[in-house]
Amino acid sequence: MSHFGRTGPPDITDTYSLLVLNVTFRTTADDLFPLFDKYGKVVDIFIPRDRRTGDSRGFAFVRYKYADEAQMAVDRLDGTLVDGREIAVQFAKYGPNAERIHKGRIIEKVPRSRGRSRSRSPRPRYRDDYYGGRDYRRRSRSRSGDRYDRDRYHGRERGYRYRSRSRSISPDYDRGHRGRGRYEDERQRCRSRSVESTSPPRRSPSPRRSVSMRRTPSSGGESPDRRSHHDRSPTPRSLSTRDQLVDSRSASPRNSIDE
DNA sequence: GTTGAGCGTT
Repeated sequence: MSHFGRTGPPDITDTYSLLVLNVTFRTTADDLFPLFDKYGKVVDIFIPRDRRTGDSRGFAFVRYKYADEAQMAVDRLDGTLVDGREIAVQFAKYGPNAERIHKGRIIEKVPRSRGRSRSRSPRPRYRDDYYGGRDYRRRSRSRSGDRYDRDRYHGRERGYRYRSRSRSISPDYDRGHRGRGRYEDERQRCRSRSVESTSPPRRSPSPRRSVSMRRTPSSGGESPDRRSHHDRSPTPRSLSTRDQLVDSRSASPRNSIDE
């Protein structure tokens, strides 16, 4: 029982999910299992990883069977140094699908509470003292997908430049206002997408783009010279495949001979 | 090879 998350979630009923943040990118479930298992019965450990690279995203989910154990692990492992990095252990708030989470407790759809007495009895909560006065950093509405954009668009440089306009600030200060640039960027992108959605049949006409298409006259020395030939057509989509194939065959021998 | 706020898979 070392490989978690290989066959998906085994059973997420009456389990307590713990979110482990700030873990190293190379930390695996096997590394966290012994740590968390020492404080209680760990049902499953899942570490979200990137679809492209497959690398860890920097956080993991640890499922406990009992709340007291989970709470204990949170209090004991939260802030501890793991693999040279301080990890933050806290109860998971957001569920993957239709899981109802209450204080990290995962309950299935509508328990049998309906059949029982409607009286709202104050169920025994777990020590709020632990996470009662502890106010974690406020997270933005956006939760996933920002990483991809940031890596792609290098929002970092953009942020620096933006701040430069105002005044020279220490790099540490940037940490606090880091989300602002990202939020604006995301919002704009969302709006842009919304516009496209508004006109499904209309394909964002960009005539200028076609003309702007790189003729690459100077790139005659490049190999994909024949491609530019058919590029001249405005809509060679359907014929593109066949045309290219035929052209390729035709050009293949010729190219060989040329060389 | 890098990064570092955040919330999850068959």
